[in-house]
Amino acid sequence: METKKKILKIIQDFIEDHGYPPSIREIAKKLRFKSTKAVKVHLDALSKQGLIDKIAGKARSIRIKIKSMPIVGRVTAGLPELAFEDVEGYFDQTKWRGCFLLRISGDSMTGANIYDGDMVVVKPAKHALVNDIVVANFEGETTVKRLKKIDSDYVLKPENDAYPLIKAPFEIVGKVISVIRQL
Amino acid sequence: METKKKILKIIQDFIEDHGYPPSIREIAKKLRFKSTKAVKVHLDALSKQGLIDKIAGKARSIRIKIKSMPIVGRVTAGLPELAFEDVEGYFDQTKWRGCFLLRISGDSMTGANIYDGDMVVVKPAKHALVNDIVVANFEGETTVKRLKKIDSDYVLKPENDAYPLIKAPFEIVGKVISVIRQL
DNA sequence: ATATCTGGTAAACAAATGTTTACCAGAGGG
DNA sequence: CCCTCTGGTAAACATTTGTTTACCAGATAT
Repeated sequence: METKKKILKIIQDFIEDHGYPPSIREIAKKLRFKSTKAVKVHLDALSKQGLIDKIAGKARSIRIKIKSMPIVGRVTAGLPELAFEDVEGYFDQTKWRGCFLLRISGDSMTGANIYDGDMVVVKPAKHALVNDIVVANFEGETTVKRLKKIDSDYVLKPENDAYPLIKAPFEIVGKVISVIRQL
Repeated sequence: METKKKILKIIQDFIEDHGYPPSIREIAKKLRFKSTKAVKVHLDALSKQGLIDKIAGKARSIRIKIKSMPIVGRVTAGLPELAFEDVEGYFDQTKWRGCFLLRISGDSMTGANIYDGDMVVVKPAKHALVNDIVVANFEGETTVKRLKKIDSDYVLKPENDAYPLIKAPFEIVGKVISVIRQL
């Protein structure tokens, strides 16, 4: 593998392992280089290419731009590496900043393809728009429903005909922005 | 807010903003402290409490343990902050290391609650176990199916009766470990 | 009042880390 | 052969950053 690619991989792995970026000397060590100079040259090149961000003089200030998972539509297995044919973009976890995960129990939202045991990503909010799927507290219970408006009253609508509409007073806690299921 | 809480928040925000942890002096600056000593004392305390990890002497080596999203079963909105009543744990994104996201097109896996437009998290692998949901290449197409065995032959089974079993030769590209849907 | 504890300032110090300069050995091209 | 380019070594240097020591002002208890 080419040295620049190696360096990118070393940085990425280091960040995932340690939670902070490597120093130049640490990168050099992994490459079994005996001087830091060569690494710095590569780093400057990578920075100029825009593949990494780094702030001159600051310790451990390397940031990798494309750190997240690629989103693809097709993939071919040309071993030993796979090639991503249609990269739509990269997964942006920033959207989940400040969010929490709520474990779903029950089948009251199966109509929206949210099932028992799934997790939903919730962005805390006191208000939401009609037709948003929201997390609300109602009679001491935390529940996930779709927000609707009947006449001038807001109601919570399950996406399952076996469950009734909730008209009683409730308090919106957040808005569901994603669904995650672990297999 | 108490100083320790403030420091935790500063660290967390800084990491999210910059991609690497703050130095002690940067934390002190945000707190408008004129000396680094007080920050260090707090940091050592936080470390002893186990709320952060840091490696003595190393620059910018602070790591926050609970950096990821909490997984909860219930939540009460005692404003202005919400309280997580039943924290089951914290979302472990490590599992997704080395993975990529594949956009699902078609409805051949609706029986497994995977729908058109969903994304699946794929861990690259050339082999998988029976009953795993796998990503495979088959006649030039990338497809997601459940791996089955009939007699001594491996086959790909759609989770939708409208689609046929695939017995023709295929190549496994990876294993589906999670499903993500953005709303 | 006196003692003591807490949480900060001020400043020096030491280690880690980025940066720079000088050099060199091998690969290719003329 | 000689030149030059590439990509590395070696070593010094400068800055950032963590650590430590000395001190102090206000709150609180004796």
